[in-house]
Amino acid sequence: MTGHGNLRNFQVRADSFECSVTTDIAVFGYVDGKLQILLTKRSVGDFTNHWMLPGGVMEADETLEDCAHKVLFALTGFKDIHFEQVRTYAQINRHPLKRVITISFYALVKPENHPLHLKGNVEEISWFDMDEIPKKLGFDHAQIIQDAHLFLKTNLKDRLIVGELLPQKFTLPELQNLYENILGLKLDKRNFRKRIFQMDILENIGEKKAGVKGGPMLYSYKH
Amino acid sequence: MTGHGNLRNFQVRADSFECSVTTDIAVFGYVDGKLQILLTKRSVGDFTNHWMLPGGVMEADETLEDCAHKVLFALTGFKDIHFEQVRTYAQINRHPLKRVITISFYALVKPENHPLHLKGNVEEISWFDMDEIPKKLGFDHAQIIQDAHLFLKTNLKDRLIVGELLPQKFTLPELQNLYENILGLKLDKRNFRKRIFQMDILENIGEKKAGVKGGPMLYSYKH
DNA sequence: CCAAAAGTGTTACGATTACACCCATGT
DNA sequence: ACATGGGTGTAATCGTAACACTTTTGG
Repeated sequence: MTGHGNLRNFQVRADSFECSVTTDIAVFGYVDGKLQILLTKRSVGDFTNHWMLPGGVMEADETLEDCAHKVLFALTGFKDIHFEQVRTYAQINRHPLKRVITISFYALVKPENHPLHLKGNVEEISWFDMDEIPKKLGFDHAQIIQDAHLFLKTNLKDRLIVGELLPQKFTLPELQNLYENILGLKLDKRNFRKRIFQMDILENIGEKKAGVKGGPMLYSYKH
Repeated sequence: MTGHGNLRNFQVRADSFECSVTTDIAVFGYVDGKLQILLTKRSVGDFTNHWMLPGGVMEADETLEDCAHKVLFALTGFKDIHFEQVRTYAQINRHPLKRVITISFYALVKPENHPLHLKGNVEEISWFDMDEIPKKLGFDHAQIIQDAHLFLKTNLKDRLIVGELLPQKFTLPELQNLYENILGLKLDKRNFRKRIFQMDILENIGEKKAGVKGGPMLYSYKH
């Protein structure tokens, strides 16, 4: 039991099997009262005719989070985005070129903070309403999006992770509409406000938003 | 923007960086009314003087789940265990030999179904009470255990994922004790029974367990 | 027969839901 | 002025938590 002859012992060795690692990022946005997801088409590589999530390979000196930041910046110019790890995908033939495992992340951004322009090998980039996602995506990205959206909905129940989806000053109807979009259902106005106020995370700015009937109050996050 | 000169485009290429992938499995057991975790010491490799989770490298033709099954069987003899993916760890220097990323899983087993014997390069193997885990574990396994335990507790709230931690026929006090151990708190007897009966997953065997005061009824899972 | 554990219902409380009217603003 | 959307409170319901005594069995 000790030593040689025992080549297959599952320990990591210098010559252990290796494969490439990528991160894919499901960036959710919120525009015109609709939850959206950011997709790209690439000019090179696999699935060139398919919309897909931004993603790319991890290098030797990067953590997964580093990689996600790097990739997202390179493909979209987005910076300083908060990510959360969702799940790891490792089906054997999920990538046509070679064995690749992918760790998915999700992020929430406000699209108007991040104008889209073509960078790197991105040929097209666009926001898609969640109910208008193209049928055929590259790789297993349809699955990854579905998992990330479920993760997002689950997390929204107790925490408030609205990232930067709203302007610094926003109204309660705007916030409620965002919740309704992420969760995919209608909420009662009064009950929603009760829940939010209980959390004690909003600050009443003391101003009213102009240009909107009813004169809604503006709020911001505390501190 | 098209073509060469653009070597760093984050697409997967034949020569993309690669690293080894391992799975680590947090196997929880339940014995003598205590929640436990299975740890091993290895005779070869890194951290040979440290207790650690069973784990090992993924090969080219294996999914993560395949790998977890293979590794657990090789190191412990456990077969046909149900796993759930928990999280992926990819800190750069988490493995002393080389860059390794690890996907963790958890499983629940009944230790008496799985007698421990030394297999593979396992030098020692033992169950540890959750509050008696050695301080210094190999790699980042303390973190992995903590995350897996939290995951387990969270999942227990709505679902019933007791795996095979109890005998086929068990009493409600036994089930309650298991819950209390996983969650780390005391539960009210009557409220617990209400919740369990509402789930409608237990079948009253119609026998009483002998050798126990009070003559508790035996139950099994439906179908 | 005594000690120890099993079994069993009801009440109180808090959280969630349902629901309707008046007020402020833009046009 | 009027149409549109914003703002507000209360009652009913449901789920959860608190609680004590009787029954069964082993020793």
